[in-house]
Amino acid sequence: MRINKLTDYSIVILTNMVINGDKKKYTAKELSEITDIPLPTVTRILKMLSNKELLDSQQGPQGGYSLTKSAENISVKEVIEAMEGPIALTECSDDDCGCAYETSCAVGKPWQKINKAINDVLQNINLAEMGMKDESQQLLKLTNIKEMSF
Amino acid sequence: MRINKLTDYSIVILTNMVINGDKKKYTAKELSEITDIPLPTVTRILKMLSNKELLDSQQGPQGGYSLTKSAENISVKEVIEAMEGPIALTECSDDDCGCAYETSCAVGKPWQKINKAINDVLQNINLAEMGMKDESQQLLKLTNIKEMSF
DNA sequence: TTATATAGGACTAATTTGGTCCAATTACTC
DNA sequence: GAGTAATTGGACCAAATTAGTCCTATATAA
Repeated sequence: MRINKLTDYSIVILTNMVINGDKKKYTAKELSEITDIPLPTVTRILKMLSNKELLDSQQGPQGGYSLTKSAENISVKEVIEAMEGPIALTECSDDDCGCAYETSCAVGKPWQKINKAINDVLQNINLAEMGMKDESQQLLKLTNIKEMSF
Repeated sequence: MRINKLTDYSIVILTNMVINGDKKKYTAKELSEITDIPLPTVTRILKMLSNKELLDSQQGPQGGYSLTKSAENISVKEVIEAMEGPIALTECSDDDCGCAYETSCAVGKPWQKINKAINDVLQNINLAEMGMKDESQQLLKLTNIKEMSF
Protein backbone atom coordinates (compact mmCIF):
# COMPACT_ATOMS: atom_id res chain seq x y z
CA MET A 1 0.00 0.00 0.00
CA ARG A 2 2.54 2.54 -1.06
CA ILE A 3 2.45 5.30 -3.60
CA ASN A 4 5.22 4.98 -6.18
CA LYS A 5 8.55 6.56 -5.42
CA LEU A 6 8.12 8.84 -8.42
CA THR A 7 4.81 9.98 -6.98
CA ASP A 8 6.44 10.60 -3.64
CA TYR A 9 9.17 12.62 -5.35
CA SER A 10 6.61 14.58 -7.31
CA ILE A 11 4.97 15.76 -4.12
CA VAL A 12 8.34 16.73 -2.67
CA ILE A 13 9.14 18.68 -5.82
CA LEU A 14 5.81 20.46 -5.96
CA THR A 15 5.92 21.26 -2.27
CA ASN A 16 9.34 22.78 -2.67
CA MET A 17 8.00 24.92 -5.51
CA VAL A 18 5.28 26.11 -3.16
CA ILE A 19 7.71 26.88 -0.36
CA ASN A 20 10.17 28.71 -2.58
CA GLY A 21 7.54 30.75 -4.33
CA ASP A 22 4.27 29.62 -5.59
CA LYS A 23 4.27 31.81 -8.70
CA LYS A 24 7.89 31.51 -9.77
CA LYS A 25 9.23 29.60 -12.73
CA TYR A 26 11.70 26.78 -12.05
CA THR A 27 14.01 24.85 -14.33
CA ALA A 28 14.41 21.11 -13.90
CA LYS A 29 18.02 21.73 -12.92
CA GLU A 30 17.05 24.13 -10.13
CA LEU A 31 14.52 21.71 -8.73
CA SER A 32 17.02 18.90 -8.84
CA GLU A 33 19.41 21.03 -6.78
CA ILE A 34 16.74 22.05 -4.28
CA THR A 35 15.45 18.55 -3.72
CA ASP A 36 18.60 16.46 -4.24
CA ILE A 37 16.68 14.21 -6.59
CA PRO A 38 18.78 13.30 -9.67
CA LEU A 39 18.15 15.50 -12.69
CA PRO A 40 16.98 12.79 -15.12
CA THR A 41 14.37 11.69 -12.62
CA VAL A 42 13.24 15.24 -11.90
CA THR A 43 12.98 15.84 -15.62
CA ARG A 44 10.81 12.82 -16.12
CA ILE A 45 8.47 13.77 -13.29
CA LEU A 46 8.09 17.35 -14.48
CA LYS A 47 7.16 16.10 -17.93
CA MET A 48 4.45 13.92 -16.47
CA LEU A 49 3.04 16.71 -14.33
CA SER A 50 3.13 19.04 -17.30
CA ASN A 51 1.27 16.54 -19.48
CA LYS A 52 -1.41 16.30 -16.83
CA GLU A 53 -1.61 20.07 -16.68
CA LEU A 54 -0.52 20.55 -13.12
CA LEU A 55 2.42 22.51 -14.46
CA ASP A 56 2.85 25.05 -17.22
CA SER A 57 6.02 24.64 -19.20
CA GLN A 58 8.04 26.94 -21.36
CA GLN A 59 10.89 25.86 -23.58
CA GLY A 60 14.04 27.73 -24.42
CA PRO A 61 16.25 30.06 -22.39
CA GLN A 62 14.42 31.62 -19.45
CA GLY A 63 12.03 28.70 -19.75
CA GLY A 64 10.99 26.32 -17.01
CA TYR A 65 7.99 25.04 -15.12
CA SER A 66 5.43 26.83 -13.00
CA LEU A 67 2.31 25.79 -11.11
CA THR A 68 -0.91 26.22 -13.06
CA LYS A 69 -2.86 26.86 -9.87
CA SER A 70 -2.21 28.27 -6.44
CA ALA A 71 -0.96 25.85 -3.82
CA GLU A 72 -4.26 25.84 -1.94
CA ASN A 73 -6.05 24.59 -5.01
CA ILE A 74 -3.85 21.57 -5.71
CA SER A 75 -4.83 18.54 -3.68
CA VAL A 76 -2.59 15.57 -2.98
CA LYS A 77 -5.23 13.48 -4.71
CA GLU A 78 -4.73 15.39 -7.94
CA VAL A 79 -1.00 14.87 -7.82
CA ILE A 80 -1.26 11.15 -7.15
CA GLU A 81 -3.80 10.74 -9.92
CA ALA A 82 -1.61 12.67 -12.32
CA MET A 83 1.25 10.29 -11.63
CA GLU A 84 -0.57 6.97 -11.24
CA GLY A 85 -4.11 7.28 -12.49
CA PRO A 86 -7.26 6.74 -10.43
CA ILE A 87 -6.80 5.97 -6.75
CA ALA A 88 -8.16 2.53 -5.89
CA LEU A 89 -6.88 -0.04 -3.45
CA THR A 90 -7.88 -3.00 -5.61
CA GLU A 91 -7.87 -3.65 -9.30
CA CYS A 92 -11.60 -4.35 -9.47
CA SER A 93 -13.56 -1.63 -7.81
CA ASP A 94 -16.47 -1.77 -10.19
CA ASP A 95 -19.40 -4.12 -10.14
CA ASP A 96 -18.39 -5.63 -13.42
CA CYS A 97 -14.66 -5.52 -13.29
CA GLY A 98 -14.35 -8.38 -15.70
CA CYS A 99 -11.83 -10.22 -13.57
CA ALA A 100 -11.59 -13.99 -13.44
CA TYR A 101 -13.00 -14.23 -9.93
CA GLU A 102 -16.01 -12.03 -10.49
CA THR A 103 -18.70 -14.58 -9.73
CA SER A 104 -17.11 -15.85 -6.54
CA CYS A 105 -15.67 -12.57 -5.43
CA ALA A 106 -18.26 -11.68 -2.78
CA VAL A 107 -16.56 -8.37 -2.29
CA GLY A 108 -16.83 -5.30 -4.53
CA LYS A 109 -19.36 -2.77 -3.36
CA PRO A 110 -17.60 -2.23 -0.05
CA TRP A 111 -14.33 -1.53 -1.85
CA GLN A 112 -16.02 1.26 -3.75
CA LYS A 113 -16.93 2.92 -0.48
CA ILE A 114 -13.48 2.46 0.95
CA ASN A 115 -11.91 3.93 -2.15
CA LYS A 116 -14.26 6.86 -1.99
CA ALA A 117 -13.36 7.52 1.63
CA ILE A 118 -9.66 7.39 0.83
CA ASN A 119 -10.08 9.65 -2.16
CA ASP A 120 -11.83 12.11 0.14
CA VAL A 121 -8.97 12.04 2.61
CA LEU A 122 -6.49 12.85 -0.13
CA GLN A 123 -8.75 15.47 -1.64
CA ASN A 124 -8.81 17.26 1.66
CA ILE A 125 -5.15 18.12 1.87
CA ASN A 126 -3.44 20.51 -0.49
CA LEU A 127 0.12 21.46 -1.33
CA ALA A 128 0.10 24.52 0.88
CA GLU A 129 -0.62 22.27 3.83
CA MET A 130 2.01 19.76 2.75
CA GLY A 131 4.57 22.53 3.04
CA MET A 132 3.66 23.65 6.54
CA LYS A 133 6.25 22.91 9.19
CA ASP A 134 4.04 23.92 12.07
CA GLU A 135 1.71 21.14 12.96
CA SER A 136 -0.86 23.29 14.68
CA GLN A 137 -2.05 25.20 11.65
CA GLN A 138 -2.37 22.34 9.30
CA LEU A 139 -4.77 19.63 8.40
CA LEU A 140 -7.69 20.55 10.54
CA LYS A 141 -10.00 18.81 8.16
CA LEU A 142 -8.16 15.51 8.39
CA THR A 143 -8.03 15.74 12.14
CA ASN A 144 -11.75 16.26 12.21
CA ILE A 145 -12.36 13.24 10.04
CA LYS A 146 -10.25 11.16 12.35
CA GLU A 147 -12.05 12.25 15.47
CA MET A 148 -15.46 11.87 13.97
CA SER A 149 -14.82 8.32 12.98
CA PHE A 150 -14.80 7.09 16.58
CA MET B 1 -1.55 2.77 -4.61
CA ARG B 2 -2.75 -0.77 -4.63
CA ILE B 3 -2.83 -3.43 -1.99
CA ASN B 4 -1.00 -6.58 -3.07
CA LYS B 5 -2.94 -9.19 -4.94
CA LEU B 6 -2.32 -11.64 -2.13
CA THR B 7 -3.83 -9.16 0.29
CA ASP B 8 -6.80 -8.73 -1.99
CA TYR B 9 -7.22 -12.51 -2.15
CA SER B 10 -6.94 -12.78 1.61
CA ILE B 11 -9.88 -10.47 2.09
CA VAL B 12 -11.90 -12.43 -0.45
CA ILE B 13 -11.05 -15.66 1.35
CA LEU B 14 -11.88 -14.33 4.81
CA THR B 15 -15.09 -12.74 3.59
CA ASN B 16 -16.16 -16.05 2.11
CA MET B 17 -15.47 -17.72 5.43
CA VAL B 18 -17.73 -15.15 7.04
CA ILE B 19 -20.50 -15.64 4.51
CA ASN B 20 -20.39 -19.41 4.66
CA GLY B 21 -20.31 -19.56 8.41
CA ASP B 22 -18.28 -17.46 10.69
CA LYS B 23 -17.58 -20.22 13.24
CA LYS B 24 -16.94 -23.13 10.90
CA LYS B 25 -13.63 -24.76 10.13
CA TYR B 26 -12.41 -24.71 6.53
CA THR B 27 -9.65 -26.58 4.76
CA ALA B 28 -7.42 -24.84 2.27
CA LYS B 29 -8.88 -27.05 -0.43
CA GLU B 30 -12.44 -26.02 0.40
CA LEU B 31 -11.55 -22.36 0.33
CA SER B 32 -9.76 -22.78 -2.97
CA GLU B 33 -12.92 -24.29 -4.43
CA ILE B 34 -15.18 -21.61 -3.00
CA THR B 35 -13.05 -18.72 -4.18
CA ASP B 36 -11.53 -20.16 -7.39
CA ILE B 37 -8.11 -19.07 -6.21
CA PRO B 38 -5.46 -21.74 -6.93
CA LEU B 39 -4.75 -24.04 -4.01
CA PRO B 40 -1.04 -23.26 -3.56
CA THR B 41 -1.83 -19.59 -3.34
CA VAL B 42 -4.68 -20.12 -0.89
CA THR B 43 -2.40 -22.30 1.20
CA ARG B 44 0.22 -19.64 1.37
CA ILE B 45 -2.24 -16.95 2.36
CA LEU B 46 -3.82 -19.05 5.08
CA LYS B 47 -0.41 -19.73 6.57
CA MET B 48 0.31 -16.02 6.71
CA LEU B 49 -3.01 -15.22 8.33
CA SER B 50 -2.50 -18.04 10.79
CA ASN B 51 0.96 -16.77 11.72
CA LYS B 52 -0.52 -13.36 12.41
CA GLU B 53 -3.22 -14.95 14.52
CA LEU B 54 -6.19 -13.98 12.49
CA LEU B 55 -6.87 -17.67 11.97
CA ASP B 56 -6.68 -20.70 14.22
CA SER B 57 -5.27 -23.75 12.53
CA GLN B 58 -5.49 -27.44 13.24
CA GLN B 59 -3.43 -30.07 11.51
CA GLY B 60 -4.45 -33.58 10.59
CA PRO B 61 -7.71 -35.07 9.37
CA GLN B 62 -10.73 -32.94 10.27
CA GLY B 63 -8.26 -30.09 10.61
CA GLY B 64 -8.44 -26.73 8.90
CA TYR B 65 -8.65 -23.04 9.60
CA SER B 66 -11.18 -20.99 11.53
CA LEU B 67 -11.52 -17.33 12.41
CA THR B 68 -10.11 -16.40 15.80
CA LYS B 69 -12.66 -13.64 16.22
CA SER B 70 -16.16 -12.88 15.06
CA ALA B 71 -16.50 -11.13 11.72
CA GLU B 72 -17.53 -7.85 13.33
CA ASN B 73 -14.29 -7.69 15.25
CA ILE B 74 -11.93 -8.13 12.32
CA SER B 75 -11.18 -4.88 10.51
CA VAL B 76 -9.87 -4.60 6.99
CA LYS B 77 -6.95 -2.73 8.51
CA GLU B 78 -5.97 -5.76 10.55
CA VAL B 79 -6.04 -8.00 7.51
CA ILE B 80 -3.96 -5.65 5.39
CA GLU B 81 -1.44 -5.24 8.19
CA ALA B 82 -1.24 -8.99 8.68
CA MET B 83 -0.37 -9.42 5.03
CA GLU B 84 1.80 -6.35 4.37
CA GLY B 85 2.82 -4.76 7.63
CA PRO B 86 1.98 -1.21 8.74
CA ILE B 87 -0.16 0.86 6.42
CA ALA B 88 1.68 3.95 5.17
CA LEU B 89 1.58 5.64 1.80
CA THR B 90 5.23 6.60 1.83
CA GLU B 91 8.37 4.89 3.03
CA CYS B 92 9.30 7.71 5.40
CA SER B 93 6.43 8.66 7.58
CA ASP B 94 8.49 9.44 10.61
CA ASP B 95 10.33 12.63 11.42
CA ASP B 96 13.65 10.89 11.27
CA CYS B 97 13.15 8.34 8.58
CA GLY B 98 16.84 8.18 7.82
CA CYS B 99 16.33 8.51 4.09
CA ALA B 100 18.78 10.24 1.80
CA TYR B 101 16.52 13.21 1.18
CA GLU B 102 15.69 13.93 4.79
CA THR B 103 17.12 17.44 4.98
CA SER B 104 15.55 18.67 1.77
CA CYS B 105 12.35 16.69 2.09
CA ALA B 106 10.07 19.48 3.33
CA VAL B 107 7.30 16.96 3.70
CA GLY B 108 6.86 14.46 6.53
CA LYS B 109 4.50 15.58 9.26
CA PRO B 110 1.58 15.91 6.87
CA TRP B 111 2.11 12.35 5.67
CA GLN B 112 1.72 11.13 9.21
CA LYS B 113 -1.68 12.73 9.39
CA ILE B 114 -2.73 11.35 6.04
CA ASN B 115 -1.63 7.87 7.03
CA LYS B 116 -3.54 8.14 10.26
CA ALA B 117 -6.69 9.17 8.43
CA ILE B 118 -6.36 6.27 6.02
CA ASN B 119 -5.71 3.84 8.84
CA ASP B 120 -8.88 5.09 10.46
CA VAL B 121 -10.90 4.53 7.31
CA LEU B 122 -9.71 0.94 7.12
CA GLN B 123 -10.20 0.39 10.82
CA ASN B 124 -13.81 1.36 10.44
CA ILE B 125 -14.88 -1.42 8.16
CA ASN B 126 -14.99 -5.03 9.23
CA LEU B 127 -15.36 -8.37 7.51
CA ALA B 128 -19.05 -8.63 8.26
CA GLU B 129 -19.57 -5.44 6.30
CA MET B 130 -17.32 -6.62 3.51
CA GLY B 131 -19.65 -9.55 3.02
CA MET B 132 -22.87 -7.58 2.80
CA LYS B 133 -24.49 -7.55 -0.60
CA ASP B 134 -27.06 -4.96 0.32
CA GLU B 135 -25.60 -1.54 0.11
CA SER B 136 -28.12 0.11 2.37
CA GLN B 137 -27.15 -1.64 5.58
CA GLN B 138 -23.46 -1.32 5.26
CA LEU B 139 -20.72 1.13 5.92
CA LEU B 140 -22.63 3.82 7.63
CA LYS B 141 -19.51 4.98 9.39
CA LEU B 142 -17.58 5.43 6.16
CA THR B 143 -20.46 7.27 4.60
CA ASN B 144 -20.54 9.59 7.56
CA ILE B 145 -16.84 10.28 7.29
CA LYS B 146 -17.26 11.10 3.66
CA GLU B 147 -20.09 13.51 4.21
CA MET B 148 -18.42 15.22 7.11
CA SER B 149 -15.34 15.93 5.13
CA PHE B 150 -17.08 18.46 2.92
C1' DT C 1 -0.33 -47.29 10.53
C1' DT C 2 -2.26 -44.64 7.11
C1' DA C 3 -4.38 -40.73 5.28
C1' DT C 4 -5.29 -35.94 5.71
C1' DA C 5 -4.28 -31.78 6.96
C1' DT C 6 -1.13 -27.69 8.11
C1' DA C 7 4.02 -25.58 8.53
C1' DG C 8 8.02 -23.79 6.81
C1' DG C 9 10.73 -22.42 3.42
C1' DA C 10 13.06 -22.40 -1.07
C1' DC C 11 12.71 -21.38 -5.77
C1' DT C 12 11.42 -19.43 -10.32
C1' DA C 13 9.04 -16.53 -13.52
C1' DA C 14 6.70 -12.48 -14.43
C1' DT C 15 5.73 -7.89 -13.77
C1' DT C 16 6.48 -3.43 -12.33
C1' DT C 17 9.30 0.27 -11.19
C1' DG C 18 13.20 3.24 -11.04
C1' DG C 19 16.55 5.41 -13.30
C1' DT C 20 19.20 6.92 -17.34
C1' DC C 21 19.99 8.55 -21.84
C1' DC C 22 19.39 10.32 -26.56
C1' DA C 23 17.50 12.83 -30.39
C1' DA C 24 14.08 16.39 -31.47
C1' DT C 25 11.91 20.75 -30.74
C1' DT C 26 11.25 25.41 -29.09
C1' DA C 27 12.52 30.02 -28.29
C1' DC C 28 15.49 33.60 -26.37
C1' DT C 29 19.72 36.42 -27.18
C1' DC C 30 23.45 38.18 -29.45
C1' DG D 1 20.65 33.50 -38.34
C1' DA D 2 23.67 31.04 -35.17
C1' DG D 3 24.18 29.40 -30.77
C1' DT D 4 22.51 28.18 -26.45
C1' DA D 5 19.33 26.84 -22.92
C1' DA D 6 15.56 24.84 -22.01
C1' DT D 7 11.59 21.33 -22.53
C1' DT D 8 9.54 16.95 -25.24
C1' DG D 9 9.03 12.33 -26.40
C1' DG D 10 10.38 8.03 -26.23
C1' DA D 11 13.37 4.07 -25.82
C1' DC D 12 16.06 1.34 -22.95
C1' DC D 13 18.16 -1.33 -19.15
C1' DA D 14 18.71 -2.73 -14.38
C1' DA D 15 16.81 -3.62 -10.09
C1' DA D 16 13.35 -4.79 -7.07
C1' DT D 17 9.15 -6.69 -5.96
C1' DT D 18 5.49 -9.86 -6.40
C1' DA D 19 2.97 -13.90 -7.74
C1' DG D 20 2.84 -18.39 -8.00
C1' DT D 21 4.55 -23.14 -7.37
C1' DC D 22 6.64 -26.94 -5.19
C1' DC D 23 8.89 -29.90 -1.79
C1' DT D 24 9.70 -31.78 2.68
C1' DA D 25 8.48 -31.98 7.52
C1' DT D 26 5.15 -32.30 11.16
C1' DA D 27 0.85 -33.14 13.53
C1' DT D 28 -3.32 -35.80 14.40
C1' DA D 29 -7.62 -38.33 13.68
C1' DA D 30 -9.45 -42.80 12.59
